[in-house]
Formats: sequence, structure tokens, C-alpha cells
Amino acid sequence: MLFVFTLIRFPTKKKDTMNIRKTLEQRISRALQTAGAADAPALVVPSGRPEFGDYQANGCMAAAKKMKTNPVEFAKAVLEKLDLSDLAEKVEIKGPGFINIFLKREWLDDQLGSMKADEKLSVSQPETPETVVVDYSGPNLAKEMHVGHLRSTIIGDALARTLQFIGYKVIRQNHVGDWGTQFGMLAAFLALQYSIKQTENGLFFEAVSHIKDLDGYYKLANEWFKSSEENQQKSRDFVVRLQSGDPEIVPYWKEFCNLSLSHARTIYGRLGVLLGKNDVRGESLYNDYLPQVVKTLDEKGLLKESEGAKGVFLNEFKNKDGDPFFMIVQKSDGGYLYATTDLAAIWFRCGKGKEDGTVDWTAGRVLYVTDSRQAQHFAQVFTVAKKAGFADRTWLGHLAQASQGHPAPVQEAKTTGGTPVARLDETSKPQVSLEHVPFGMMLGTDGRPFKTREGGTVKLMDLLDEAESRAGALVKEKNPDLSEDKVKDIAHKVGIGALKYADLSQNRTSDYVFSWDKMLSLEGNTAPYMQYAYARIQSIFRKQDETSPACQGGDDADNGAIHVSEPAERALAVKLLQFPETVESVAEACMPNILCAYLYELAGAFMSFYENCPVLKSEGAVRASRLALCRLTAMVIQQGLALLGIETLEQM
RNA sequence: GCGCCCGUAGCUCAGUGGAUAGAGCGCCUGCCUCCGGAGCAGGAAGUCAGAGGUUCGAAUCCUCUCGGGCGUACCA
Repeated sequence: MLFVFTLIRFPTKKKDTMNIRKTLEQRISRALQTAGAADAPALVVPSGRPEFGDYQANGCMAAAKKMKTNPVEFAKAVLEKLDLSDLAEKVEIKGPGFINIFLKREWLDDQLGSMKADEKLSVSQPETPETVVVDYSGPNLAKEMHVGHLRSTIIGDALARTLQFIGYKVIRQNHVGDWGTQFGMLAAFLALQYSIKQTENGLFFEAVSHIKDLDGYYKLANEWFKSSEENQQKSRDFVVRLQSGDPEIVPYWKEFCNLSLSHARTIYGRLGVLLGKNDVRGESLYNDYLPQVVKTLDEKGLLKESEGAKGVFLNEFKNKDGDPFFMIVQKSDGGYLYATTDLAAIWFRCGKGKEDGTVDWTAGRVLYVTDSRQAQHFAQVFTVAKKAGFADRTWLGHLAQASQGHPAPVQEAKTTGGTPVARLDETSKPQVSLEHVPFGMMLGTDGRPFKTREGGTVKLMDLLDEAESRAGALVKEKNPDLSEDKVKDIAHKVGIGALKYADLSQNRTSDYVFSWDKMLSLEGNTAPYMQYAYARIQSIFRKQDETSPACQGGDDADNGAIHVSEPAERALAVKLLQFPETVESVAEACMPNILCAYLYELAGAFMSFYENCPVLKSEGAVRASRLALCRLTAMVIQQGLALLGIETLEQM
């Protein structure tokens, strides 16, 4: 018992020494406090200019203002309470009260050494690794995936990878659209127009071999539907029977969904997106919950009726007439809506699924990676979910633990770029953090919602083909001696990497102008730039094995101690050490573009280092140190790109 | 009407209340007998839509105006 108690009270905590920003933040906050400014944030940020050091603390001015003292005098007082001698060679006050910190080279050397020895690259694990559900991609199975699905799929995947790396338990959820009247039509067409064989694996439809693309199938089905009154009637019968769970009909619908899902899986495979069969939890799986959702809302006294429809009035939102918004959960004909399904999904994810034994987890945080047009919808759904208690915590996360014996801390509502998020409701009952992670729309070069010249959408498959073929052409041009297989492999990694990076590097909240050239560009701030830096480093190690037989095998070739001295080395060193704080920011704000910007700066710092500091031509300790620096840079670039779902290559 | 988002270099976009607003593309000037030139070093290019306000300090926060987008009761 005592052992357990000890574990709970003193969780094994990794030391946080390597997150520069956090370390400085803690030390300076303490100094501020000692100097008389309680609760004043230190406001530590990397310095804007080299002459201002590596980091600057901006908190003194505001604190002094609050205390009505002279900011420079106060900064001096803070400095007296502040001992950074172990990590800084100089700490000075400049301007109206900035504290500029110049990190010590020896300290940088130490930090780089421990970072290199750590498989997590100094990214510290959360003390309580809660379960985070990431809901992303979620294509409608009736149609083929197009460019509009790219952002959710890629951004969601990068966030899931990042959260997982940090140490959260990540549950990927592919909330595919697999329900609704159109599925009755599609299934009916499959059942009635194609020959069917029973095989060991279930049904086999002749259609499967004919359907080259889903959109073509959809078009055919639609024509069939429209061609006669009889077909329409058959189709409607199908819908009714399907929705009542008729065992004769369900297999047809299932087969169609499988067909469509296999198309999605092909796309995911080519994109390198980690969404598998087990991550698919379509709308239809919540069907059984829908009546219960409505019933629960009724029991909580939230359910009202208006013009025949059932729903919840929300004072927090206004409708066109300025009256409370009415969120409908059951139509006047008895049917349910997406708001109902979303409520059911929240319920499922936040405890109901575990209670039912369907899954073995319950969420502490749920991220919805969908376009920004749904912001209002989610704000409303989250509000209702909280009122109804669908998102109450059944698992005690860090919030509950932190508040043991005290009133629960009231946290400020925060946003993840759109929807306000409340972690605690008005009764201070711990709640799951439900966060909409919105992204902007895909626009054409005319600034209008993106469409092809024919008015259609660009198929994702076509975009991937184009990305790889453009990259392939470039690879052949740069390196004509490579084998066909090699070219193909490089073209794939470079092309897909560029495509993903083009999307991820943009602030997700802004609208996105679709451009073949921009999306598939391979120069400048693109994924290939980082891949190229990585390949250059690998090239150094290959050459190093050849030129220095004593070090062959590479085992200890890069194991030398790092001693930064040249300015370019120092700049690279500081950049490398900023990896942990960058990854944390990405996870907290759900902004992969922060990581992209970081990696671009890192690769840039390496390129300068590469130009200014010869590695293989240097000797002794300098050579060993530079080799080690190269190795660590390669590790960070590889890991950083991996968090974005982008692969590295040994050669390109 | 109401709500939310946006307006930054020729184009596409970064930018956490901090010091002289940054990248990429395009344009101009240098750099491959030298670890991979998909690169490096540098240059030109800005009334941060406009006007007020808060602040020691505003592209960032508040108000208004102009311009654009999205959403707004039985689609998702």
C-alpha cells in the first residue's frame, strides 16, 4: 500500500532540465516572486536578435507596472534573486526592462549530449498521460476522396503522431460518413444490378471488379435511380429495410462500405497516414445510441419540442430572430441528425463506450479536426454535451488529481483556433476537453471555393500521382544514374513529403489557395529542403566510413563530446535544443505549422553550419564534435519529419 | 439582421502585447578543381485595409468604418 501511495504522490518524473524555455520560465518566475511580484509570468521567449542573447524574459515591465515601481529598478531586483550561473554566461538588463540571457557554451554542450543519448530527444513525458481522441479524415463513403479531405487527414495524422510521441495515449477515430438515404440507393444498385456470389469471405460482387473509381459508381447508381419510378421505389424500400436492420439488406450496405473503405485505405497507404481498419468508427455505429441520447436529454430536462421537432434551446446562441437557438436532435419525422450522432460520439468517447465494453479507454481530451465552417455546430454540440453530462470525466486525469482536497481550479476558457473550450463546467465538475481544431477552406486561385475547370473536385488519387511523377522527373534530372526502383522510392518520399508539408506548413486556420505548382514545389521552404539536409548528413557518414578506417562501422564514429565554438555551430546547437519546447507547443495549440517553421529553421541552421564548418576535413576533437552535431541534427530532422508523417531518405 | 473568421512585400503566406515586421516564389549580385548547388551569402521590394482608443510598448487587445469569406431550425 505504501508503495502504491508513494507512486501516486511522487510519480516518476523525468527531469525537465532540457526544455530551455520551461527551465528559464520556472527560475525567473521564482525570482519575480521573491522580488515581490507574485503570480507574475516571466514571459520567456527566444530573443529576436543575436545582440539580445538567446532568450529574453519580458515579464518585468508588466510586473513593475502592477507594483507601480520603476521597471528597470525592478528588473535589477529580480536579477539579484536570480541565479542562472550554471546555464548562462551573461544575464543583462536592456531597454525598458528586458532581461537578456546568453546561454553558456558548456551548458549547451551538456544539454546536447543528453539530448543525443535520449531516444525521446529530451521531450518530456506528461506526468499523467491522458487519453486523447483525435477525430480526423472522416470521408463520406459515398464518394471518392478529393483534395478537400487532405487537410483533415494530414493535419489530424500529424497531431496524432505528435501527441503519441509525447506520451499520450492516442485513439485515432475515422468518423466516416456511412449512413443516410444515399447509402440505400448505392446498396440497392449493388444488390440489384450486379451478380453476386457467395464466397468464403462473404459476398462477392461482380461490381467490385468493374468499379474503377467510386465517383463513377456513384454516377451510375444515380442514373439508375433516376431512370425509372420502379428503381426509385426499390431504392426507398432498401433504405427503410436497411435502417430497420434487415439482415438480408445489411450485407449489401456493408459490402459497399468495405469497397469504399478499401479505396480510402489505398489513399492512406500512399500518404503514409496511420489510419487503419480498427480506427474506423463510422456514423452508423452510433445508431443504437441515438434514442438514448434523446432520452437522456429529456431526463435532464433539456429536451423541448418546437414545430414538431425535438431539440435543445441554447441561450448561448441566437437564431435569426434573436431568440435562443434551437438545436434539433430529432426531426419531426422521427429521424436523427448529425448533431445527434455527434452527441452520441461524445458520450461514447467519454465513458459510454467503455461502460458498454466496446472499448477499453475513455477520453480526457477529444480533438475534432474538421473545416472551420463547422465551428458553430461544434460549439453548440459541445455546449449541449456539457449540459447533459456526456463529457463528464469518469477517469480521474490530472485535473481531478490536482484538485484533490481543494475546490477544482477554474481554468480560463481557451481556444484551439476557434471554438472556446471549457475544461470545467459551472459546477466545477471535471470535464473532458472537447476541442474543435478547425482549418480553412480550399480555395481556387480566384479566391472562390476550389473547383476544377469542369466544376468538379480534384481527386486525391490524381494529386498523389502528380506529386510522385513531378518528383520522379526531378530525381532523374538531378541523378540520372539511379536505378528505376530507387527513383520510384525517392520520388514517392519526396513527392508525398512535399505535398503534405505544403499543407502542414500553413497556419491551419487560414483558407488555403490550391495550386498544383505550390503544392508540388520542391524548392525553398518545402519538405525536400529538410530531406536534403538529412541526406547530406547521411552522405557525410557514408564518406566518413570510407575515409577513416579506424572509425568504420560507425558505432563510435559520432560518439564524441560536443563542444560548440563557431557561431554557426552555436546557432545550430540552440536550435536543436529548442525541439522539445516546439513539440510541446504543437501539441498544445494543435498547430503543426509551428513544427514546420522550426524544422525549416533547423535545416537552415544546419546548411549554414555545413557551409562554414568543415566536418570531415577537421581533425581530432573538433571533427568528433562536428560529427556528433551532425548525428543529432539528423536525429531531430528525422524525428521532426516523422511527427509530420514525412519520411527521410539516405539519398536523393 | 446576428455570430464567427480574414485583410501583412508583385504573388503565396509566417508572425506568442515586446526592441529595427519575416519567409518562400519571382526579380537583381556573388559562390561548384573544396564533406551533395534540391544549396549558400547578399540586394531591391511594406501607409501590417483605414480611423480612433488602451498600454512604457500594438500587425497582435478594444471600438467604429471599408472590403472579402463562412455559418445561421429539421443536409453533413
